[in-house]
Amino acid sequence: MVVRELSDADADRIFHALADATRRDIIARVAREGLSVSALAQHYPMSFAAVQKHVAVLHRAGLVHKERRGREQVVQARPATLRRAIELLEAYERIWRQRVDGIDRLLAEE
Amino acid sequence: MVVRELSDADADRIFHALADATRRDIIARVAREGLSVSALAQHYPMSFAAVQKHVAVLHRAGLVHKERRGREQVVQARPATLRRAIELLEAYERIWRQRVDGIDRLLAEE
DNA sequence: GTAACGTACAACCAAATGGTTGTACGTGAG
DNA sequence: CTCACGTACAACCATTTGGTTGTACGTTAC
Repeated sequence: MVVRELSDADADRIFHALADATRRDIIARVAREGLSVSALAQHYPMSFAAVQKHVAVLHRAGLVHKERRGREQVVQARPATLRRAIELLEAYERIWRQRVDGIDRLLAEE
Repeated sequence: MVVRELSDADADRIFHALADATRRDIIARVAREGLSVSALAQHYPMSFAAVQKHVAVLHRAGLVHKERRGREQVVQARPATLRRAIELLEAYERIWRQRVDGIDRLLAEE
């Protein structure tokens, strides 16, 4: 995923990727250090293929990056995408804050 | 949803709720001002029942709050929940930053 | 060279999702 | 009072999701 402006589809993919505890845990693990898919798989009570699918979801969302190293595929975090998601949520928060500020200003003017 | 500490299930619900463009748009609209479900429904190319379901998803996630007013049900934003989601993502970001800081410090010590 | 390892991917399945229509019910306007 | 409005919810359907197993293939260790 190219990370310029967040399209609706991009946001869909990012939030959907975050909406699963296993995937959030994968993000936390690879944020510390890059890990191979099989190394990741050892931590979860599911098949290798299932973990591989979770990584694929994170990859499609642009939250991780895969880099071949020998016969392993090292999964690494892409914090820039996470930042985009945070900024999007903060934009919604700002809309709400504007409204409250508007009310406050209105009250102050009385 | 009570907003103390965010359980995995809470985070699942919140991010799942955010993973849909219609629901994100509903959040933006009700952030400006409370709106009845039918008022919301007019803006989307789908049935009233479909919009009602989207609102229910947002409600279960704690992102909106419903308040009966006469025969209408006014949907309002609950920014505190949004804030929790942002903080959760920032926690992941911090983990990554720690690692980078660690590397920086290591390089600086050489 | 060969066997084991790490990965990729297809096929399959149950459950959840996102939409529909139809029915029922309380409330407020006229 | 009555009827239209706003809501709630069940039943249904197609698609997606999250898991499984099985097969195939490149790479590395020995």
